[in-house]
Amino acid sequence: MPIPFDVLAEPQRRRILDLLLERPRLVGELTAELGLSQPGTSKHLRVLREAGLVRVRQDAQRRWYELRPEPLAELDAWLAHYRHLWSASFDRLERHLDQLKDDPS
Amino acid sequence: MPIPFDVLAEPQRRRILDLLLERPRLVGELTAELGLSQPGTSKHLRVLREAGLVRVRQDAQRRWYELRPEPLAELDAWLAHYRHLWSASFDRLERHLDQLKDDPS
DNA sequence: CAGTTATATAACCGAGGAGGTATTTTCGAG
DNA sequence: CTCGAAAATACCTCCTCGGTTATATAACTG
Repeated sequence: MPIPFDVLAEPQRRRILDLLLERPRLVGELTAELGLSQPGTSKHLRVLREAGLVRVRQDAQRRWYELRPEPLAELDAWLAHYRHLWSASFDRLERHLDQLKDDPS
Repeated sequence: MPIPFDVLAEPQRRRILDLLLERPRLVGELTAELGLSQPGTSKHLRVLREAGLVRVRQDAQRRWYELRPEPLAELDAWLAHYRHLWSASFDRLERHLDQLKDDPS
């Protein structure tokens, strides 16, 4: 699954992710918070779903949307190539990470 | 300066960043590598420049473009809100970071 | 100064995407 | 089995944006 840069480029979709970071929500709740039409919200949710950024749990007519962070983890991995440019302690940090992996005490 | 999600959403612009990660380049070099027209490349470079992702150093008629990682650092900070969702050792890692900041031995 | 190289800007075109309204589907309640 | 609630889909419009070609600007070269 490619990193969904284009999906994240849309401000309303990022607002949805922020809201879902707190807790799962129904389409109706998101619609109210975003100030969009219900179909507009559903369309964004479909895009997010197809990008793997959210998943749905059905409950009668209601759909609970919740976060799926995997694609964001991939974005994080992409950023890693650039991280040494601003993180002074990056190399030292990496060594610590490896250490933790070998000895997760 | 807001995080330039929309600027990063464009694949050719990400390729430019990847190329500039290796070393600064001239517009002509980038044009050749991307397989775009020269004006097309210049247009992407303008967008990257206005987003603060690259800066130019003039040298006679030539312009050397180089990376400016600050906006990517801001993206990294945004991602941090979500990082605990996939990084199991995230909290432990954070403690290590703080430790390093206090005692950069 | 004339010519050439390197890059930027202008003007245009076509595709895609975000938004809306109208409609359909799904499911529970009575 | 009808009604109402919740969400999805269809369809349309408008605007943005990436790409192109043509042209302008700037600076070195002889």
